[in-house]
Amino acid sequence: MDSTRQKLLDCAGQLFSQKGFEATSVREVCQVAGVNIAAIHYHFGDKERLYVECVKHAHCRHGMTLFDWPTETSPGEKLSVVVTHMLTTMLSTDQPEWHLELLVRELARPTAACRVLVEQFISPMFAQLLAIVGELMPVETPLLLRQQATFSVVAQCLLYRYHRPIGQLLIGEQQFQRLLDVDAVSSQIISFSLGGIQRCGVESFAETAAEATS
Amino acid sequence: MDSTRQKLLDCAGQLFSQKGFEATSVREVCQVAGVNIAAIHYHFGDKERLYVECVKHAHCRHGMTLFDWPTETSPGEKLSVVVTHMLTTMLSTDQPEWHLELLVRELARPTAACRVLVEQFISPMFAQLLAIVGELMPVETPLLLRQQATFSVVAQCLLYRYHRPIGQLLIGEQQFQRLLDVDAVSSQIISFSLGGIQRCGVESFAETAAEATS
DNA sequence: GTTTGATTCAAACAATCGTTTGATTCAATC
DNA sequence: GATTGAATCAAACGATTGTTTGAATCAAAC
Repeated sequence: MDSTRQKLLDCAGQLFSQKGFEATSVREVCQVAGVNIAAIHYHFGDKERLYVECVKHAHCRHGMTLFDWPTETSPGEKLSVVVTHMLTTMLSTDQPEWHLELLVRELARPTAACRVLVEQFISPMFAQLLAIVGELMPVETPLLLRQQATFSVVAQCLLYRYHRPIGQLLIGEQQFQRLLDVDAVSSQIISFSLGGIQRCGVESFAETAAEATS
Repeated sequence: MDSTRQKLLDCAGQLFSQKGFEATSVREVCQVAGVNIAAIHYHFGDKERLYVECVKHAHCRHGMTLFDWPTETSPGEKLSVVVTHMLTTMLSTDQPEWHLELLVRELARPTAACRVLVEQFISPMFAQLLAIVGELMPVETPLLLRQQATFSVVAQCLLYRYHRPIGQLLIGEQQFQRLLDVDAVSSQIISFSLGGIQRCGVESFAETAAEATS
């Protein structure tokens, strides 16, 4: 039974997500986990490799869902489902919350664990969303514009996870609490994104048309 | 001449912005600044108060511009100017870059210095943008919807500062480099935002109209 | 029962951390 | 020139850091 290793991953992940890598001491981790200090060296080698394993362990639980759409699903519906799903994840207060919190921390200040995280966690989600956004724009829209529009959609979802404390200070705790309702905020983001994507697509089309006739 | 204090603020701010509070040692700060270790205790008391002073010192240089619009300036023009100004700040690679980087770090993981930072740095900018967004929506649009739309605009600007390394890994360094052009990315964000704001306003209007007639 | 290899343990490792001390330097004031 | 107080200095403070050691413990295989 490898319960020592598991206990270390759980406790270390939680502490890393709360205090960050530097501010977390291996002694505290082992004390909370109820294991000997040397267990980290034995099971993981050193503190940094323990951290990387925590990130991997956390991202496994939060693998982005890749949807399998029924035929005839409109791009608008797809966007709606994906955005709602992202926001549900972002605003989730379920336990254990530290999984996502650790990923967010890692993505904000990337360390060695970032590359594998992007490849396995972010990239599939981005590709899925890029395809949907592409369906909502004219077919000849340049790749760069589709990527930009996709970033604009993702950015809105990330804001409520990254800048929660700022938002509270900005518009008041009571008002901000109303923004943490998934349905309300997702419907707003979907409307905003649909309008934005459409506008960008139209202007892109106008530009290419103007270039063609000039 | 209080140059020791100034050298400490500059060097400490730069190191704090690069490595964070925990990972920066006072010995390294003093070595880079070329001053004695005890100077920190003498001039600031301890490491934490040095950090807070660095944040204050950084935010003074980056006070958000509050524009004084000529009469007859259209809301669209205002939005365009403000977004471009925000992106110019966010994407700036000028020296000393550490001022903004330190603020960004503080806003991502708020410490004691956060509250004053929001009040003096973020709040005026948000209020300015909220007013402009309000002009672009029907007058009876609820405050919450206007705040949400404002968040959506800000979110797009913040993405390119916060998630630069992620973006590079996502779409490739070469492609991402094209996204760091202020003109290109700001025109896209402006289009996206105008489309999004309009759509949100229309739907809000439709809802209130439906409620009124039901 | 002995052996083997994996695991856990208390203890100490050397290094670095933030902080403090007390003497020293220096320019300004009387 | 003596005095004063601010500023700087080398040196050491105690505490904590991540890491390592070598013996002790344990269950399974022979």
